[in-house]
Order: sequence, then C-alpha cells, then structure tokens
Amino acid sequence: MAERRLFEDVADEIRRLILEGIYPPGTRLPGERELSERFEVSRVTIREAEIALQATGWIHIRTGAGAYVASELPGNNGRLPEVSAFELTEARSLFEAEAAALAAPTISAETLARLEELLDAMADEQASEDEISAIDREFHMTIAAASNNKAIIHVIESLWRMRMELPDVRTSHSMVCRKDGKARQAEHADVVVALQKRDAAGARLAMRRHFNRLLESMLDETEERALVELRQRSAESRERYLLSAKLA
Amino acid sequence: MAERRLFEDVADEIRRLILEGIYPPGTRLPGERELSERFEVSRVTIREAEIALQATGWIHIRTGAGAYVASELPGNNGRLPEVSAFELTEARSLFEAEAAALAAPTISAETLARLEELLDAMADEQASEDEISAIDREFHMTIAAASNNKAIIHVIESLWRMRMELPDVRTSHSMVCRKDGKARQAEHADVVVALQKRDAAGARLAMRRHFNRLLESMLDETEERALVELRQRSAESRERYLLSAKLA
DNA sequence: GGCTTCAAACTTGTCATACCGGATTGTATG
DNA sequence: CATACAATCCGGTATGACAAGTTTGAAGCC
Repeated sequence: MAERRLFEDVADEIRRLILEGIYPPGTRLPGERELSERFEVSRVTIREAEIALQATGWIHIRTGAGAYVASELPGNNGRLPEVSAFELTEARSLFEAEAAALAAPTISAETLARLEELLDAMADEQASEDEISAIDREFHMTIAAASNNKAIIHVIESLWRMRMELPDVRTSHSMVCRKDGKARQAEHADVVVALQKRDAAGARLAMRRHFNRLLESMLDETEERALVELRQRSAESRERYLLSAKLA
Repeated sequence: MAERRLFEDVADEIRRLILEGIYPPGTRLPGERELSERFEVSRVTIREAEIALQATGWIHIRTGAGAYVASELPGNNGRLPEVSAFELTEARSLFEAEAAALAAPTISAETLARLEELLDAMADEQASEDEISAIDREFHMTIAAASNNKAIIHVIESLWRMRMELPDVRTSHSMVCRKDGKARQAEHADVVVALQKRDAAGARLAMRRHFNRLLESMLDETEERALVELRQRSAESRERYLLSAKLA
C-alpha cells in the first residue's frame, strides 16, 4: 500500500511546509545535507524531491547557494479550476458562439467540408460514446480554429479540457448526452448551415441554442435526480415507519 | 553563463527525442543504465532528468519496469500559447463583453461602488505605470467576477496572464497605453454606467468599444512602426480584425 | 499441447561516500 | 573604509552496492 516513492513523500512534505508558511516565498530552504538528516533519508532522495519541486515551479535551485521558495506559488496555474457543469456550459455558450460568429465570414470551403464529414460521422448509430465524444470535440475545435485567433483557440481548448477532466462535469455530461443524440445532431447541422451562408449572427445564435438546450437538459436532469433521491429517501423512511409499526 | 545543469540538458534531449517521434507515446525508454552510457553521464543524472520529466508529465516511471512516454504529451498545457497582441485583444473584446453582459442584471451595489473607486484611482495623474496596470486588472477582474461563473473568471484571468507574461504583448500594450489614458478612462466609465443601469446589451457594447478602440490604436501603432513594408498587410489585418466590431 | 507456477534476470529505488567547482562570508590587507 | 582573498558552505556529479519490484521464460503439472 505504501508503495510510493520516498522522494515523492519528501516532496509532498516540503510542499506542505511551504503552503503552511513555514518557508514563505522567497526564503531559502535548509541545505540538502541538513534536510537529509531531518527527513532521515539520503541526500540523493532530497535532491530528487527538490528537482521534482523545481520542475513544477515550487522552488528554484541556485547552484552553490541553495534552494529558494518561488516568489509566486504555482497554485492553480495550469491546473483546472473547480467549476460546475452549469458554469462550464454557460461559458462555452458565450465563448464558442462568439468564436463561430468570428469564423463565419472567413471560413474556408475545406473547413466547411470537414465539418460536414464530422456531422455524418456523428450520425453513425453504432459509434461508441468515446468515439462520439472525440468527434464532438473535433467539431467544436474545428470551428474554434476557424476563428483564426490563437487566444480564442486556447481558451476553448481549455474549456474542453475542463469538460473531460473534471469528474463532476464528466458525469453530468454523460448523463445528459446519452439520449440527446438527435437534438445535438440537428443543432450542429444548424451551426454548419449558418457557417455555409457566412452568416455570423446566425452562427452565433445556432451555437447559443445548442448550448442553451444542453443547459436546460442538465437542469431537468438535476431535478430528476433530486426527485429520485427524494423518492428513495421517502421510501426508506416509509420502510422505517412500517418497521416501527410492525414492532408496535 | 551557460552553466546549465547536466540533468537539464539530458531532460531537454530526451524531450526532443520524444517530440521527434524516436520514442512515441506509450513506448518504453531505454533503462537508466543504458541511457547513462549513451549520454555519458552517471545513472544519478539520468534519474534526475527522468524525475524532472515525470514531474512535468512527459513520462511516467513504473518501479521495476521502466520509464514510459506519456500517452498524451503535455504540449502547451498549462503554459501560455504564443499569441499576438491583436489576437489577445480581439479575444478579450469578445469574452469580456459577454462577461459584462452576464454580470449586468445581477451585479451588487457593493461591486458597483468598488468599480467607481477604481475609476477614481485610475484617474490619478501621478500613479506609476505598474500601479495603473494593477488597477486596470482589478477593474476587469471585478467585472469578470460579477459574472458569478468560475469558468468565465478563469478564462479572463488566463487572458490577463497572457497580457502580462508574453513579452511581445507586453511591449505592444505599453506603447499604446502610454497616451491613451483619457480614452480608457472614458470607456471604463461607460461600462460602469451601463452596469449601474443593469443594461446587459449596453455593458457588452461599451466593453467592446473599449477593446475595439485599443485594437485600432494598436494597428495604428503597428503601421507607424513598420510603415513601408507592412502597410499592405496591416490594411488586410485591419479589415480582418475590425470584423469583430461590425458583428456587434 | 496448453496452462500454471516459480525462480532467474532485469529494472527501478535508495543509500553511503567522495570529489569538484561555484557562491558566500568573514578576515586580513592596502 | 574599501577591497581582495581564502576558508568554508553548498549544490552537481560520479561510483558502487544492495533492496525491492516486474518481466520473462522454462520447468512442471494437468
């Protein structure tokens, strides 16, 4: 069970000490030799821990001088913030709609052709959930890329990462997406049609409708889940009351 | 000056080999002993390089089995993409306008009061460029925060980081911002007025106007700087970038 | 023949020790 | 008082050794 590597434990411990303010930003950590005595590990292990911490931006090692706590802790930088599925979908609704509007006037024929291919691919009944998801991603990222703006592409990419990597969001989506295939298909098609017409306002509207429907589905799903829980709980209490009745 | 540490060179080299496809994702790297012979360094150094690569997500070390290239390379994840000042400003124009529109209906009196304070603070003639910049940041982030959507806040925060941390973008801005204080002041005030009226469309428009003016200033600046060779191209860019203004 | 078992071979994990060269610091010198 | 220098501290790297985990293939069993 304790199959972790030693230097990882040491790194976690040092990170903790930094977070607790024992070693505030900018200060110098004890030398490798002193730390190796304090943690009762070899100097090599301390070095490995410090190298891992340096690679992730927590400290910064100066040859011959010592290891110093970074002035700005990594915190959430690079990591994903904890957002709800609602927040994420709302943000995508706004941002991806603008990306589509921006792409509409200048989108190329090749890109439009690719989008149509993706529409067909997604219509395939016997595709797995993962495959569908990959196609969905490419559809949205293709439109984002057509905005021709690397900042926008980066933002939409990071929103997609939240969609895939945050557990709560992932489950929320997989619940909603299961039976919404048809609706999504139609909405995607609407977006493509607007793009084909080079209609910026239309593309924006179609993209917003897509996400707003998703938002509504998620709200329904939440209500449904709450209802199920409620029923289950009342069933339990019913049982409990019946039990006490029997006992009486 | 080139006093880099050995293990960093080794790590860079291994990273390069991975990127070049010599070691495709999922494959196993040669053992530490073999690598130490090939690079003509000790096994300790190889270990340090591999630990640094693992900490940044390039490889994944399995005790007793070997080091494997990560199936999904980190690429730019976490790091800032290289975007131009134009792209960034265009993205902010679209996204921050939507954030303001979203914030307008529900923004609190306290937040509005804080925004007015910030307006006054920015009007201060004798503030340094850095202070102005900090106030500017708080102004935009306060509005983003009022959207009450953590995904949106995260996105706008990362856009601000690009503004501050990408050298090219930074110089572009400092050139434009130097004499534009008055214009910015008025535009910020317009945004606040619209928010006070809980006018979503007005807030969106005011925010777009703010960034579009910035965009035009930057284009002018570019033209001035490289008048001869870039005139043709920047005219195209102007058309291209001002498309987003027309869409409003 | 095909499947299971298990030990040998290989790999990473950690350690102790040694020495080099850069950084710091305190002291002696002008 | 400022400067130069040397003692010392510290990180960087190398070597060799052993512990512990994984792979692999052959022996043995069904």
